Amino acid sequence: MKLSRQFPMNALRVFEAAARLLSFTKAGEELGLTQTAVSYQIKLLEDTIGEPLFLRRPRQVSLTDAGERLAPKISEAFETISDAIASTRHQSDGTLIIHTTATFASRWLAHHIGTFQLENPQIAVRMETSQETIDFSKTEADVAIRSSKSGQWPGLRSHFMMKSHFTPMLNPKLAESVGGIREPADLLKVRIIDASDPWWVLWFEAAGLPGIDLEGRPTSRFGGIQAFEAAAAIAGHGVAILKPEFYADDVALGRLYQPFDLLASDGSDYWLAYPESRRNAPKIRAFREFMRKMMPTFQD
Amino acid sequence: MKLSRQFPMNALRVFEAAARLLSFTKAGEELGLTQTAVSYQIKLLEDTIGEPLFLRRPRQVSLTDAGERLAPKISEAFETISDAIASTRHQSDGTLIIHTTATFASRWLAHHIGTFQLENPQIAVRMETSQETIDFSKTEADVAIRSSKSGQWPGLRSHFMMKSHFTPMLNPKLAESVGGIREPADLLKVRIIDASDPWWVLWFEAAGLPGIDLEGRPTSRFGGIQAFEAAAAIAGHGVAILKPEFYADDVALGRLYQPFDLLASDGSDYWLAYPESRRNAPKIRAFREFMRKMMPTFQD
DNA sequence: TTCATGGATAAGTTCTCTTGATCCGTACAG
DNA sequence: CTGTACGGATCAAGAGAACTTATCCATGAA
Repeated sequence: MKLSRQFPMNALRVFEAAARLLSFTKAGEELGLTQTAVSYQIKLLEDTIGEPLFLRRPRQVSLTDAGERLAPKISEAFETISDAIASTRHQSDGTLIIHTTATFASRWLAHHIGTFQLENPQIAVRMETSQETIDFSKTEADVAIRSSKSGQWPGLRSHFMMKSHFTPMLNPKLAESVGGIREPADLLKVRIIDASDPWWVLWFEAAGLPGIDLEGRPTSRFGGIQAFEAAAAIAGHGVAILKPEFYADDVALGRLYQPFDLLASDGSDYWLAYPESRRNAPKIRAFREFMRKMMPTFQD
Repeated sequence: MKLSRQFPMNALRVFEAAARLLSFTKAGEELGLTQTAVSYQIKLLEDTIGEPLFLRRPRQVSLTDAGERLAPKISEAFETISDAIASTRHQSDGTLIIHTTATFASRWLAHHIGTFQLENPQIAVRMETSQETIDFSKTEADVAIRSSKSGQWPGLRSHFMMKSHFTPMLNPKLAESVGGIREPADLLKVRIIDASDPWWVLWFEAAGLPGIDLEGRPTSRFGGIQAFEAAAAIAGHGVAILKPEFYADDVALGRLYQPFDLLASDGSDYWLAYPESRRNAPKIRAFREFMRKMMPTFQD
């Protein structure tokens, strides 16, 4: 059975307005309905309650005892409801939930999000990190930052942010200790941090040394989590293959050294994504603008 | 524009159930809808609020922060509403508003309504008297007692209660003072209380004295309000033409004397009427049963 | 692996609700 | 006291919302 049959919610809403204004016509105007519609809805409500709520006097309706009793409570309830909805909307507008990779979070977002906060003091930011691509219908998130080849997901709008290229990096002291790294092959003099990382193969190929076998060489494994590999490299445990954009600071501080300009890529890029349907939510709009400003390669 | 468009009330109702049960399917069962319908309504609500309210996890949905915040307020509002409606229904059920003629009220109802109250202690009775036939859509009333020839009104259900017949009555002492009233013509020896009352002509006709001219005779006028005429007759001011059913008490007490058994009628009868649509309201049903019991001539 | 559970989706159907036209009764102005 | 404006009721017709049926998909359990 239809819900409206059991409990005519809309009729209640109409009643509330009519009781407040003591006029069906005015209530109609307020709600964007015709007088006919109001009359119909009121009758519907009276039928389901089983009590007349209005006395139809010429040129004016007035409430019956029953209507008089009902009206204030209904008004109160509607106030509760609209307050609740408004505050839900408002509060949710006030928190931006960003899902991102751990690396992007620690290497880029952590450094720049302060600017966003400064510019949008009314928006709280919650950052969540995860390796897998999240599903917006299953995870609570407003935007996601992901690396992916196409950056196209059904139902999502996405913006290209930056190329995901990489190059070897190591502690400058470690480089010195092996007499400097002058050509790619010199890298093999030091421990390869996570030789199982597929990026190595790609980079050596780009460097003109295809088919290099890193298997069996001294290595350390970190499960492909770049932030850990970087930390190891900074500590001088070996050479890691990293995204230079993320480690410019460490290079500047002399904690990391990038021996070659050569960058390789696996074709994946960094994308910002969010549900198409929410593209106009203020907080999402604000974050998009922020990214556009902070990241030269950001694209609409 | 449709109201449901601006503010999906029904969707809120569905949301309330879904949030409480944390299941679209169960909510559907509770509301008598399919799971599909629930899914549809929730999506509708999410679209208008602009925030996802549920996380769709396999085999279970859960509330988002926004949903979590919204749910208790909505529940509260609905509780307010249903309480309000229930109490309106209940309280209105608890008061029976009877519109009646002054005469019927004072002469019959006043004597019997106590029994009704005793049998229906939960129903308060409010009596209103008026000479005109009331319009249930313009006047607050549950039932009306009226004298009328046909007893048929559009939209109303009506029950025949009693014939509206009448006969002359006077104070027994007054009758003695003129040597007794033995035949109709003897009535002319005393003052006629409200000779303008058309009932007199009818009664004299029935008594075999048609065309009697009461004009110019001593009289007292009370605007056709029987209760006043009766009071005057009891006080010994003259002879009034009254409904004997209403004055049985006064006859028994010796305050009034009915000289003839002959009753005349103008064709009007007493009817109980109420809106057809409300025939099953408990209080109306109770009053109908009461009348059936107390008034031998009452008809369904 | 298969089954059961719970939700999403698509397409079709029902029927609520809205609209627009018209009528009626009263109040108020002239 | 008459004409006009106001406010509501009623009716028929049509739009579109709400709901259903059928089907699919993903996951957790057996």
